Amino acid sequence: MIKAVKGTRDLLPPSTQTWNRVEEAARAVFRSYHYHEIRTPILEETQLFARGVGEETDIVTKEMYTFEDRGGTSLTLRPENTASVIRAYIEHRLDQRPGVQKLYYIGPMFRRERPQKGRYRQFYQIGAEAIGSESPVVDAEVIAMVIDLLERAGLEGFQLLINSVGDANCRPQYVARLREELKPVAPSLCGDCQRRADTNPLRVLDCKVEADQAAIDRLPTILDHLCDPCREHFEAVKRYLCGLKIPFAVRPRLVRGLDYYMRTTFEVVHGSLGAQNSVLGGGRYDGLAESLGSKVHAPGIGFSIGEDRLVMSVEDTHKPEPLDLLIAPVGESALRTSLEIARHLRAASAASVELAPQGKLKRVLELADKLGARFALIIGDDEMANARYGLKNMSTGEQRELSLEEITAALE
RNA sequence: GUGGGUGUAGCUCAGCUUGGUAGAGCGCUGGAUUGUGGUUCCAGUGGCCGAGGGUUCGAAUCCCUCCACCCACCCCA
Repeated sequence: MIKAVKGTRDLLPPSTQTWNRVEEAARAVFRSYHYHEIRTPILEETQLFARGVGEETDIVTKEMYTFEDRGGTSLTLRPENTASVIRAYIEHRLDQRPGVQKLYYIGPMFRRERPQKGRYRQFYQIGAEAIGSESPVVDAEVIAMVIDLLERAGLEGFQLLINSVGDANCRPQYVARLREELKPVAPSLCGDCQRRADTNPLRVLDCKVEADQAAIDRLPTILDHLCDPCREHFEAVKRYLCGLKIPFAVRPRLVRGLDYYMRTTFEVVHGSLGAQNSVLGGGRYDGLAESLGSKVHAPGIGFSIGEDRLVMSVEDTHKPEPLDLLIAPVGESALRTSLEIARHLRAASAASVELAPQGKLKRVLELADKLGARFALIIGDDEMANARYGLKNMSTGEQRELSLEEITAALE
């Protein structure tokens, strides 16, 4: 038997209703902030991610679906969408358009990781980018938007974490300092941390091993080493968020796994998601365009929501979408009329109408019950002769002989 | 890439310790006489017991190997 490939899955009804509800909520919020949709290809040249996301990141070194095209170019299934959006921004000279470019996207991403709860090889992201401004006001507004989105989607009990990771000016100095401070304590830390202390000191801050926490708490934090412009930027973002009454927690140890982030970074976490408790991540990436070869400066900030995780945590008990009307033709001769009436009613009302193509009346009414239909419409020889059809209310059992006009009215 | 757990009917699972070639509930199909559902009753459908090998007269059950899925590490959304 052929099955869905590892880490991918079929989204079936009624769960797809939740997905659609979440996406509709997202589009409504994006619309209210005047963001517009962008759709970029799922396939890009490998170079785009290597340079955009970072040559040394885990995503690029071991998680990408990369293959050689028949023409010989190396292509990659997108592991994230920000690099593509910036590529499109540069390629189509969106910097020439008026104002800050506000773009959103919804779609699948691909990373070849070991699947687990809330983590899939094909997963969906809902994200947005505001490109063309360095102002901290934009940071605050992007964060406000994502909070509105989560609430509109029905998520409760989440927590917003923010931090600043500095810029090309102050971060390297901080990392050097961190490396120094780690040297004496590293041997007493866990195995992972000993390795990270050398390869990627920032990640030590992310360590969850209980025994290491005391030592890690004594390490210098990035926030104490921000350069003046970065510190002012961060202070402004926090001020704006307070003004908006958006609760947040500063997490000086919050570091992101993609190289392009600078200054503001943020994350939203939610319990009951298992180990993958991060619903969304985002941040500012003022140097990304240049590292992709752009001559124009294109500072920006964005986020991406893990849609699979969001859906998982707002998913209520799936009830199938109820059916408004099931038509039950009695006898062969009623089939044609039923087909015509079904189409007429769909056009004349907003109701969902289904036609039972076969079965005894008893079975069809049983089906109506199982489908949760509000009404059943019985069409047989007598009904056709009188042009009045039996509309049965499935919850009360009451049945009346009505004309098509009366039926249409009853369905509203 | 590393660890742990689980694989028996469409779904949720029992049976495995103490080997005797398969069970429940739900679902699905049909019946309780003609064109009227929900409840009830009856019947039916349905499984190469994840795959392969070994031990044995005999394996879902014991042993070995492999595979798949889930969870966790790592990393991230």
